Amino acid sequence: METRELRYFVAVAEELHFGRAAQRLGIAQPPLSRTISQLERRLGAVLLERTSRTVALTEAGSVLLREARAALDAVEAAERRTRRAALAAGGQTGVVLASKAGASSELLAKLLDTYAAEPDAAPVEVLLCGIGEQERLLRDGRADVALLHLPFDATAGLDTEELRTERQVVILPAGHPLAGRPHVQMADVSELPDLPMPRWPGRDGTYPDGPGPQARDHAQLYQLIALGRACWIAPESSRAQLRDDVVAVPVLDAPAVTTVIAWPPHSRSRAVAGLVRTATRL
Amino acid sequence: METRELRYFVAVAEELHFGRAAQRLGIAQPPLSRTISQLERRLGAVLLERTSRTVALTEAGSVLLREARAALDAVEAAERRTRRAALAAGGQTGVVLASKAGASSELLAKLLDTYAAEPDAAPVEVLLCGIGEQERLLRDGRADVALLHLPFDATAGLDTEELRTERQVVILPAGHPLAGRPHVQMADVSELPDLPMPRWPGRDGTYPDGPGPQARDHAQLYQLIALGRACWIAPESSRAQLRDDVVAVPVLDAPAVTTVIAWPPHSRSRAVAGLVRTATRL
DNA sequence: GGCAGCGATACCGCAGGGGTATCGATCCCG
DNA sequence: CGGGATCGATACCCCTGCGGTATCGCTGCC
Repeated sequence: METRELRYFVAVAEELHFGRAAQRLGIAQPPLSRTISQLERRLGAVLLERTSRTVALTEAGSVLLREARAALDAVEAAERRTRRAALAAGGQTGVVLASKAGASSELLAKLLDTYAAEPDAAPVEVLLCGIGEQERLLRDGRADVALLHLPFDATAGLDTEELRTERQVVILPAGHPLAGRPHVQMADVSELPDLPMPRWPGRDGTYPDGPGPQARDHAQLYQLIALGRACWIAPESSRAQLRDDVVAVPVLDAPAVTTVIAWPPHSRSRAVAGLVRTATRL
Repeated sequence: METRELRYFVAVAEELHFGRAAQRLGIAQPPLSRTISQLERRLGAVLLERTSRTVALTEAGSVLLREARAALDAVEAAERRTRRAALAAGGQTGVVLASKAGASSELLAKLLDTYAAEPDAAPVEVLLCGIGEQERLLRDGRADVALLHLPFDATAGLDTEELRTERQVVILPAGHPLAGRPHVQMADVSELPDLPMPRWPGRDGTYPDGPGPQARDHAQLYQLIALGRACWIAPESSRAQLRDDVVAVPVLDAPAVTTVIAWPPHSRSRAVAGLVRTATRL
């Protein structure tokens, strides 16, 4: 299979519409139809169930969609990492570290400071990203190493080292009745219909259904909380960045959050190894 | 980048010889030269340093070699898994389990028996393979799940669950002076110039240098030991399969061996999940 | 200095990828 | 119930680009 075929198939499988997929790929619709048919014939598998009005994935098609995305990520990573290795031209190459914007910021700061003080430290570029994006960035080569937070982020297929485990707090508007309590339980929080959790956009940029206001970043989130429109559960360390108009109260039975440093499994970079070593020794 | 280009590059990078690489690929040498040049131009990177007498990998080239192998494995896995999903045709698909030949055999037997007794058990095909092959089998889709042995096998990029940890024993000819001891230390074993460890062929089929006879499988290994030409360190459980003419003696300070069950990180198969669940409950 | 080995270049033929035009089926709407 | 709109498949054509052969240029070696 050629990556061209995989790209074409992924486009169709995502759009479920040959015309739109062709447009997205910048080609006409007939060659796309033909390529998919060839792919199906070569694999001996029907990938798409199509009538003249609708296109649907078969079982085999959804397997290929998942696998093709992984394979295309790997090819993209190969290209990106080779380009960067060439730029580095034998010398010390920089490292791209991905981290969720607004999370673990003092840990991140300490890590960067401590690592920079190492004798053979490489330059580190920090890539702040959205929730759940880190895995993708590592897999397609845009990042070399990332800070993840269990149990929220998936670490499947990555090598990791645990850095820190911390409790969680609920972040409430300053004047809220619960705000004065020394601690609360999950049940207390989930029984607050006036303070639902905000909804975050997924990878495709759309918001999930449900109650709760939409939020796109941490500034919006805290503003919503300060306005008494939402609450939020966050790791204890985020207390350091809180505004005066919101309050953090420990949630005793919320799952603990573990910050881990993760990197792609076949990474052979000395700089990544150094960064990981520094992080585990913090 | 197309997989054709990656395949061509890997061939040249492995052979370090355009003529042989072309032969291996079943094409003539000129198109191969051209394709590599195009790839280099497109990546903006010199991948191979070539004189008219010698070809060598550059820094960027060795990065691409590693990444390209991973990407090609992913593409191959996509193809294989799609084919198998199509054959399964919506029904329950079988599972391919890879295990080192001769290792953990009673554990494997118990796992297969117990899993087969589960209500929704899928057929399990056992793929016995050589040392260190399991990771490759999982990555390129020839196997769905594998039994690995730490610290010998690499689990990078795989999801794993620990099953069992056991001590190691040294396997000696029955009449050997150490054979009567209740236990030994590593130092005792390594000071036996008359009983070196056999050498195993690597992935490329060649034997590493060093003392010790060459062995290709367990039958040869045990025969060499029985003949008084070698000794071997193995997990305690391999005692169950020993011949009468060899003896196992615990090695107190040898590293413990952990048997783990491993599967590719994005595996969504119910059968693999069931097999893992069964294994952890044994 | 002649020769052998190897990668690069020049040139050619054709498979196949991409384009336009059009068909056939299906759904929608009046 | 018929006409139009929509969408994927098919027919056909063009031209890119892949693979082949022939040959060159360089290098190390006897």
